[in-house]
Amino acid sequence: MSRSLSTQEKLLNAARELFWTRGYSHVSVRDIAKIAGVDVALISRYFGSKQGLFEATLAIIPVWEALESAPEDLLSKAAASFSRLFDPVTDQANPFMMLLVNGVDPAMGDKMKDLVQTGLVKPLAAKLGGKKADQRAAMLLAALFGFALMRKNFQIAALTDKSVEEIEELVFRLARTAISDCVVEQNRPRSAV
Amino acid sequence: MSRSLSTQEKLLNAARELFWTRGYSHVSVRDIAKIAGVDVALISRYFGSKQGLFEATLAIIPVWEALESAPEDLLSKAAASFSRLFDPVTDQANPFMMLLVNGVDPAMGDKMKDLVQTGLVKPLAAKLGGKKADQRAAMLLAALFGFALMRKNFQIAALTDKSVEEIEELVFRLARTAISDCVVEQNRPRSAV
DNA sequence: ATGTAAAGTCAACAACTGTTGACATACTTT
DNA sequence: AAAGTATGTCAACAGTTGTTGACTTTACAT
Repeated sequence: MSRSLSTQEKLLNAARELFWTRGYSHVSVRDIAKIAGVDVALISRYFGSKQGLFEATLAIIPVWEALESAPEDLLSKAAASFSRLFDPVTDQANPFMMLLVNGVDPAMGDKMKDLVQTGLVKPLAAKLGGKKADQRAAMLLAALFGFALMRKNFQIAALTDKSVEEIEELVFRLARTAISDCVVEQNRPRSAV
Repeated sequence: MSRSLSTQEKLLNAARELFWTRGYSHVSVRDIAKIAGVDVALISRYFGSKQGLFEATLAIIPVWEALESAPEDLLSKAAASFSRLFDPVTDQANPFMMLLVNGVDPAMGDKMKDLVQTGLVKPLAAKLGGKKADQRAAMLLAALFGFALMRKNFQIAALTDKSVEEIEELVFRLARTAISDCVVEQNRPRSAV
């Protein structure tokens, strides 16, 4: 048997669940306290402020497994995780969801930007290597985030009624283009389809 | 000389500017009234409620020019508009920005989903035609929105320090893949790069 | 000019926000 | 056992939110 959770742990769990799925501004400290089954005042006591509690949840962001895989498996892993993490109906608190729902919040200032830049773009670019690594990494993340937005948030039927395998394949293909086909030569003639 | 704007017009303009760039929940009725140079109470009088004012701004969404172009120009137009609409520093109130900043707001309910589905995915799929048109349209929009998110919101340097032409080309290539390379065949061997 | 309706002003409301301090309880250390 | 510290409880605070009603001012029709 594991010992019962401490108040700090209860608050951190509840905060992560709510902050990472609804977004910072759309969650009140009383919401968190209610979920945690704890008095509101204890948030200020243990974490200083609502902002402090939020930042405490950021301190325990797990590393993205795709970033630790071999370079040749990177795309597969990325596609796999995004197909599963952004289930259309389930509310899963994960780092990408957190970035998505807090990315537009003015209260976050540059926090989310920094997280994406130093936690995703930079290590991804390092893993990719080659020319314009930063740019290719950014485009890869754009593809992934865009997909997540359309599937999870806008719940577009064409993306929600597919099997996990199909979704995985779709994301994989888009992502592959994002990191390979992005070197720009000017004035190339274009074919639309 | 054009006559001075009516109070309703002032409110609508201010509301669109704020709602479409900051997001519904992050704008107060007093913010809007201040920008419009008008008393707060007039919002309730003329539009019923804050929600009513927001929905009034939605009633005047302009059609996306790319949707009215010839099918072979669709990608160019889409890439061009997204490269210019999502300037990293300028705050431009446009329908896509509106969808981006309000998409994660719980107060919006299914409103944004419906707008994306009926205003973008459906007409885009009709214009694209062919197999799995809905799915390809959705993936195209995913690519575009994802790019917008990375460039405008997260302000990733690799995407903000490029010229408009370069950005346009990047978006074009990603978008082209989204609508062409998305037909899934199972069990295809994968190469990462 | 007078009466009527529209337009605008102002103060207040109830609900909710994050935060604080006073108090009570429980646990640990001497 | 006593003292001290950590932990939890409760009520209240000041600020902001959307909204309302009473009031004054302006514009227009008769």
